[in-house]
Amino acid sequence: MLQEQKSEFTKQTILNESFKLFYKNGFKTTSVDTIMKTTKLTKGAFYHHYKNKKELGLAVISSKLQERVFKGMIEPLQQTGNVVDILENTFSERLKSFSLHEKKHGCPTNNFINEIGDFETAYQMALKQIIDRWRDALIQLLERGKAEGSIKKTTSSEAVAVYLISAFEGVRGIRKLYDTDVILDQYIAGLSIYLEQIKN
Amino acid sequence: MLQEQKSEFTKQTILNESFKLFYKNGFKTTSVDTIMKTTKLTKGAFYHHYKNKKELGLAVISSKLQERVFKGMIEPLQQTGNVVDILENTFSERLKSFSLHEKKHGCPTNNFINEIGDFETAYQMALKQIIDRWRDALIQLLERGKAEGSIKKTTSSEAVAVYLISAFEGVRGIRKLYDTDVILDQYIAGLSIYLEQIKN
DNA sequence: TAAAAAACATACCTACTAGTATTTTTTATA
DNA sequence: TATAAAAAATACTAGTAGGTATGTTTTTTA
Repeated sequence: MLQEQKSEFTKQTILNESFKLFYKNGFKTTSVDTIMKTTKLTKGAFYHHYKNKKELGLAVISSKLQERVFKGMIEPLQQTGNVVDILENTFSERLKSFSLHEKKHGCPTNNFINEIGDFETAYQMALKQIIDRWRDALIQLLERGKAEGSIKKTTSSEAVAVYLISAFEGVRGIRKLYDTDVILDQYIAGLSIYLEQIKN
Repeated sequence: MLQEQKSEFTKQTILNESFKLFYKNGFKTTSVDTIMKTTKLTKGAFYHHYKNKKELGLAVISSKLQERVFKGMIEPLQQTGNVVDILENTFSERLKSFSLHEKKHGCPTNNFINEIGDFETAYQMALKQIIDRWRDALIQLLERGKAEGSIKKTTSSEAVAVYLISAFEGVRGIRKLYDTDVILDQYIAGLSIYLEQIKN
């Protein structure tokens, strides 16, 4: 294989395995040794491609997490159609689509936020960018709804966006404590009540 | 000092210092050594009073965290008065009352949930109890509101309770990423919109 | 095809981890 | 006040952490 391709492949392998392990066991509590054991490479390879564990953490946030939130929660907002339907579908369908693994371990982005969002500025900023983009996409959609007349003009798009994101991330944490989906169903019912209020 | 009092005092000291350190730096990443350094006692004292770190973790959850949620979020629900006002006050006043430290580090219970809620059954059950009690208290209040006519009889109390808790815990995590309270203000505005919908 | 450079492997270092074994000190009781 | 028991201190273990120094292999390029 070409050197450049090989190098890129290794870097991506480390990134992908890191993401999985961080998701399953936490960032701080996953060691570089553990990561490299799963990639079947050695520490030498790791420190050749990444300066240190912090750099890897930032890479996971700004590529893997960013992409996950974008594909799962932002892109679906950009469809055409009734704004309230899009909101209801995006939030509830996403929840329903999760695997057992994803239900058990919560939202990887939210896990990072809660684990290291108060730890170092670099992590904080990288994570903030994800939430800001998500919030902005929601605001944009809500504004479209207002313009089209499907959303009450008096509602604050910022407030609704923040409340929607908060509740979604919150329930993904709380679901960790339960073995059933009852809590998710109640969340979805609670979401409907909310959307009813902003509907025109 | 009496032996019994002294023993109890030491045990409580370890518990209190642990709570503070777990809150600030996380459970898994706070070592027994670090805890005992702040108490100015030694490892011998720790392992005399606690079987292991897991037992300490469970003690922190079922006493310190339980108590915190009870005093801050459950007790205020049990006042007399208009149900919607009580809900709005409890959630928004609590947020406004937080110190900078509490804003920076989020909700200690939610931090535990996200860090070890998917880790071991023992932790899971202890944390679940806190959330269940909180949810039950909210449901009870909402049912009172229905009986009194201040809350729409058609709304699902379970759904509203879960959504309110989720959003509150969610925003406490997200606030970690910001240096200002804007996100909290938007949450409060978002909460108002929600309560408007369940009002009769 | 030889030398340079990139990719990766091996061995190691220091600091820290939960937990244990043993000893000393303090308090209670007969 | 001697003895037992509880509380706490000291010293240690085996394992893990992030990171480095250096060696070997593979690929590129002149």
